[in-house]
Amino acid sequence: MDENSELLCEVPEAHADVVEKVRDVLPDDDTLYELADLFKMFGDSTRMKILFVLMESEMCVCDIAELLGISQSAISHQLRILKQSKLISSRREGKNIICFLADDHVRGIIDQGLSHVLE
Amino acid sequence: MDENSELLCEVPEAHADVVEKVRDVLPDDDTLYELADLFKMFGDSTRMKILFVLMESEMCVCDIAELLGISQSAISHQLRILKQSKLISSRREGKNIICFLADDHVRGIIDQGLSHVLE
DNA sequence: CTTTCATATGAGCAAGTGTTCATACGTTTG
DNA sequence: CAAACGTATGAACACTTGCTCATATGAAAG
Repeated sequence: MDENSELLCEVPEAHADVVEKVRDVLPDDDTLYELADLFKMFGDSTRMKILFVLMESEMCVCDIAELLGISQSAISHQLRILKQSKLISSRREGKNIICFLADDHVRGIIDQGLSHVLE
Repeated sequence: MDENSELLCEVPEAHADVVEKVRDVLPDDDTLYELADLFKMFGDSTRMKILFVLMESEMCVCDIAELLGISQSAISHQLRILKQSKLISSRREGKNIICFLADDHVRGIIDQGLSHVLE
């Protein structure tokens, strides 16, 4: 009868209503992908560490590497990804490249995550 | 001279001080990994969609699948992962398994992310 | 008990990810 | 200029991830 519920489980009326309402409220696909891509940045421990460091202080690339005990190359690769996501930015200062957070939401996002992890 | 800065870039005093201070403030490795693992859950568009749906209403598995246009199997696999992360929970109701958000932080985390994505 | 419906699960595969290694680039210093 | 330092980058590789397909499980209805 109701073509919309062709694929729904066989519970007759109630479910279809709710499904329709929720469908209307969902963000568009572009927004959802952007959002997932943003959270991907926080989903790797190396990037997470870098962000934590930069929450405390701006810092040059090799200091980040040394502080975290991760190779300069690995750090540099991750910094590039973080820059592409507009989460961090950098400036040159003599021979060094100084990196710093470029987005105020980083703290907010991490804080929300910490609330979960620390129960 | 200073053995700590053996691997640091050659800027003499200033950097080592900052590095030491930041090192003291960093969360321990366990916390960092947990945090990254948490954000991984939000880093896939399928899981993101599921979480958005459940933010609006609890819902049975096959309705989620139909609403999102994703196979039942794929949804089920992702639900399992989300349950392992304690982000969602479920109960049986007749033939259906009803899924619902198990953590209040989900909304907070997603909202923070949205603030970034929507400029 | 048998069938049916809703869900779960395992194997297999294609695509994505993060690291290392070697090397290139660009700035500064002598 | 050449050498040295800090950083970036590309290729290669191991590993992970998310999907599909087939099938199993388990509650409910006949």
